[in-house]
Amino acid sequence: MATVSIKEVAHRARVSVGTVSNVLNGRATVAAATRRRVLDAIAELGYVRNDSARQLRAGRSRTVAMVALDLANPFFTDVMRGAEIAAEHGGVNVMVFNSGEDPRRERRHLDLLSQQRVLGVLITPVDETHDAHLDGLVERGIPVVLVDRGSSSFHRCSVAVDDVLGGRLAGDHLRGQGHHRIAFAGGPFSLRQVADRHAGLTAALGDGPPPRLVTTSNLSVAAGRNAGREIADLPADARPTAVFCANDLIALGVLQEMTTRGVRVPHDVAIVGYDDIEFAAAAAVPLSSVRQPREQLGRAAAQLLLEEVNEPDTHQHRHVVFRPELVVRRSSSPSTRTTT
Amino acid sequence: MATVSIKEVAHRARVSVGTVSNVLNGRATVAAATRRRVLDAIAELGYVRNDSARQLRAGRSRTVAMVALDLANPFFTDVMRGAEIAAEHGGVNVMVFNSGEDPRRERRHLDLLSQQRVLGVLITPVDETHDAHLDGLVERGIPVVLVDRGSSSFHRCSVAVDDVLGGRLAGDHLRGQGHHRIAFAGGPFSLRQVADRHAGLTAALGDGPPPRLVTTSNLSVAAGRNAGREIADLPADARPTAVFCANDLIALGVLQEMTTRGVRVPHDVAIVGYDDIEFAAAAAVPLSSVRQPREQLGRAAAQLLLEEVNEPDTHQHRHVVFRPELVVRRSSSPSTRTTT
DNA sequence: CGCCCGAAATGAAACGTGTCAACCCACATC
DNA sequence: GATGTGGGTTGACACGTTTCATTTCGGGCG
Repeated sequence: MATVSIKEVAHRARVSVGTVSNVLNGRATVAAATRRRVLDAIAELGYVRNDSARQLRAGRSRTVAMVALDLANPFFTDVMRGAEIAAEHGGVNVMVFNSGEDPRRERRHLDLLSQQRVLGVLITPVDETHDAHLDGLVERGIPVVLVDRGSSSFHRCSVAVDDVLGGRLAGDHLRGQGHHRIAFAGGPFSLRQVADRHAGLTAALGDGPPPRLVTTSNLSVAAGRNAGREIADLPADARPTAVFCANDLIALGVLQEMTTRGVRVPHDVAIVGYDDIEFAAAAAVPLSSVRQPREQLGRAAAQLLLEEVNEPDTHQHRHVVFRPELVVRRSSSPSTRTTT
Repeated sequence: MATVSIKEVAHRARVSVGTVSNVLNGRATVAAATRRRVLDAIAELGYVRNDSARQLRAGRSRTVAMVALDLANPFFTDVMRGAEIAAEHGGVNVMVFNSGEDPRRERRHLDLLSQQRVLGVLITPVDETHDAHLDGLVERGIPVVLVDRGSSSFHRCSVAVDDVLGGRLAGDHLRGQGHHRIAFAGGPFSLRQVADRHAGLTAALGDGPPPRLVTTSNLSVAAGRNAGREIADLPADARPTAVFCANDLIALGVLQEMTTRGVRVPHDVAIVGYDDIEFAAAAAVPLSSVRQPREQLGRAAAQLLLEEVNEPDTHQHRHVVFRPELVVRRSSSPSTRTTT
């Protein structure tokens, strides 16, 4: 109840508040005996520093914030873990906020963060195009790093994965397995990720027939089931022999619907997903998937942010792009044994 | 760059700082014309309130923290969503921290939170028994609500689910399906959840043979695969005809291993999981599972916290226990069609 | 003995708010 | 004209730190 301040510590240790502060901040100018007295007093009183007062004085916090698009998607929790590791390494704390794809929630969080004068913000924004709020932060001296978004802006750093390449990897693989009728399942195409992955697939197919499009309204498992139903209902001779999904959640839905309807995977239809979340390898038919370096993504984002925080003057904004990697499992390769 | 304070706003609007503060806090005593001038000045200068100063003055933050055990587990993100909804409703912000089952990380987060004088803490602690740090928070006037932990302590509220009942539901169901040789897969038993679920199953089996134990070292998919291998390798006449898993992740691992080894689910072996995470319904053989009211859990926790925050004097600590519910899908019932 | 030096400790100022008693002033009342 | 009245506004203080110029003090040196 009784909140104890530095003043009471000073009184109990029979020193001035300045000295207590010096002890707390590890300055050299305090004698060993005095330091001892102060530390004892702190322990006896159960004193805890008041962060608000520190921040007020310092003008800035020691914490960065991460605003995630959807923490229910395992992809983002992995990115988060990477960011936490890097931030921890740099001696700053991370607090996480979840926008849940709701622009108003995102807006509320950002307002709070600028009031808190956080050190910086990692964000996967809900709406990629309309980011006036982010510019507002930057104007107030709060660096922003975009995560999993190619940045159109030069006001900030960004980290992303080359999704066109990812689509191409999937396409090359499926062609190499002898597939010609290939479908793409995913949506909406307003998401850059979806459009890029589709473009990569199309490019890989070259002068062959373009992929059949099975559009979904979002990237959930339920949407994948709908897509799977649509595909399974096609007459066998028109049905694609392979499906590349914009996302592992979609792929899981497609897979489930195939199994339910007696379409064998990979014998009748091969499936390749995207993200390589943990549940991809754990599916009843282990899922081939284009792996994104999720933790590395988060780590790189946090490092860019720290760099900008520590050297605001010399800092040059950068846009880091990672290369994805195809992981082949049984869903697209009959001969493959389970490998995890 | 130039951080603008309430003083400059006051100067520009030709009023005193007190008046600006009154406008900001919506007091009635300020004339319409004056309010207008102040608001204009705020807009022109791009003024943003300094939260540190407000907190310092108020002595307390307007934010609660949630410290999750493992955000990579979909269970916790669902709980989080529930808590966010309730907190939002009560007009407080939520920030999320992830301990990742690391006691040191948890400790660091809690230290930070007490320095920040947060309004309250929702936490699923790493170690249920050793919670001196939590008592420390409570002593400093920061209410703590335990999530998904039956509380042994009377110093705080808690919300949990009746896991013994959950185990019993699963056991009754499997017996009703005519199973007699039933196994329990999960561990470690030091987790109350695991022990309770096992106890419920055992109780449901009554005077029949007790469940065969397949112990795992943790609750991940990989651990489930090991358990599944162990079960599949048993001679068919000794093999259990049903497996109740401590967790959906375990269940997914068991399921995968069964399918790989040609053991048909549910024909040869029935499976029931626990939690009913989204991926349970999406498994290639949709998984029966004991559903916990995850969002409701989070909501209740946040409500208890708000109650304690708003009425510290009259507040009585409570321990809310929810009833789980069995969701039957194909993995334990051959006749069931997929229902989501 | 006087002087100076450096190490150690001090105390006041400042950070940006919210609060609240005091004040101002126009107007109504007697 | 003196006295209220009450809506609007003010200004000083307090919150808990950190910082830094200043003070104190013991002792070495000339």
